[in-house]
Amino acid sequence: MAKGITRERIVAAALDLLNDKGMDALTVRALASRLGVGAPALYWHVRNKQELLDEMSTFVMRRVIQALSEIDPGAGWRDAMAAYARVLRSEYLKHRDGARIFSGTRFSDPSVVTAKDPWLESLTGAGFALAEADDAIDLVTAFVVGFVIEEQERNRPDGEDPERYSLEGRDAWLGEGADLVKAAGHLRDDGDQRFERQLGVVLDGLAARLR
Amino acid sequence: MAKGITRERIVAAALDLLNDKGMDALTVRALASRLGVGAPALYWHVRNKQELLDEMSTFVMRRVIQALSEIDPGAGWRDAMAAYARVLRSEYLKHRDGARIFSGTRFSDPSVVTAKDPWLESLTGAGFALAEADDAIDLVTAFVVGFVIEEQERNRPDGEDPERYSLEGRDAWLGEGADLVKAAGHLRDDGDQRFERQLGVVLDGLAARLR
DNA sequence: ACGGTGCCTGAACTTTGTTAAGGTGTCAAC
DNA sequence: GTTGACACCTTAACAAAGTTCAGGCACCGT
Repeated sequence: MAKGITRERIVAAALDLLNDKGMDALTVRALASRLGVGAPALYWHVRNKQELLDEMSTFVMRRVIQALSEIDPGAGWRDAMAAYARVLRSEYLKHRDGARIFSGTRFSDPSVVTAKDPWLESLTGAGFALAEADDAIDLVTAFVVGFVIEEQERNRPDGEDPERYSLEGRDAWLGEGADLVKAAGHLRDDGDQRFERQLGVVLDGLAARLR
Repeated sequence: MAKGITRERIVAAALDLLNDKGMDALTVRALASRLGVGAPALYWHVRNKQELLDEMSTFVMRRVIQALSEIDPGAGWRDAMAAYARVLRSEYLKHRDGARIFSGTRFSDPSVVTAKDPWLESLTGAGFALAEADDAIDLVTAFVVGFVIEEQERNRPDGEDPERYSLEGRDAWLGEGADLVKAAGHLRDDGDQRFERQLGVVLDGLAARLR
């Protein structure tokens, strides 16, 4: 492992480690060893572990807003919001437990917040009041966060009861009754499709605010 | 502290401790001391800390479904879903970081899942297809989870930069430009009102699926 | 009186985040 | 060319966390 530790390399390695082994294995020692240094070496570049986690969050969010700035052009507000939702989901999905870990964290970088500005402009330009536009962004964000948290929880590799997530096993586990729950479980399709459908519902609700 | 530890008393004390001191202070030793016993005593009633956390989750979710069963009667689907959303949010809000901690967790109790059944029945009765009804419940759940995660994050008492959440401090922190972001920040009102408004948008989106 | 079982204590082990103190290199100044 | 000074890393160590192990006290039926 090439020496020469830097703040960015630490963050990148931390995200790698998170994906490989999960949140519990993201320990200071393991991270340092992956970088070829001793554990205390990290404390030269980072105040403490919390600051590391914050830095990881802002790194992920920076990638989100960069991906957004590449799509932004004044497409209709609906396409723009859909693109925002898809980007946010896909960035969360890139890291294990990404939504739970990276959502709702405090950012150390104001640019992550000011990036909302062009979106507010686009929405108000489309006819939304400023407060409505603010609500719209928050609502779509909340939906994505909640959706992906559920999604990533279901796909966790360590589950002790994998058969509870197979259809037959689940039906048995549920016991008697609850026929509609079971039937709905059998109808359940791909995560991408469910996301698109539910996103469509949200956007329809927003569209209803325009008249 | 009266002796006589039981699984339920442990869970209740753990939830109390979580509210008092936060997640980081929810340590096995502190919990045991609050119950008037030594730390290893807990391991007689609970396999490990993870099982404790799971038990806390199912306890909270059981309270949710009990609160729901008291409201359930066949009011219109829209009122029913709104009531569901409000109950879920209020139960999450009862515990510090409740949404992040208790959302998307695996349940050890099938009744938490089968409780969806009457809701699916109500929705399909109102004209939704079964898959749409399933989507509707998931969507509302995802929205509440995402909303409350943001809400509780903002209200955290330990923030190092409290001025960033006061209006003037925030404006300064944001720097130049981003006028719409700042203006929207000044318009921002009470959490309850924002919740009701955004919930209304979601329900409007669902209503659009009926025609 | 006596063994057994349920519930708890005391001491100890391991792993975690974190700090203290001290090395090694490089580079500028005298 | 020696001397600092600074940047960056090491080794040793500590405190607190989860967890385990062996034993002890009390009650219960025989």
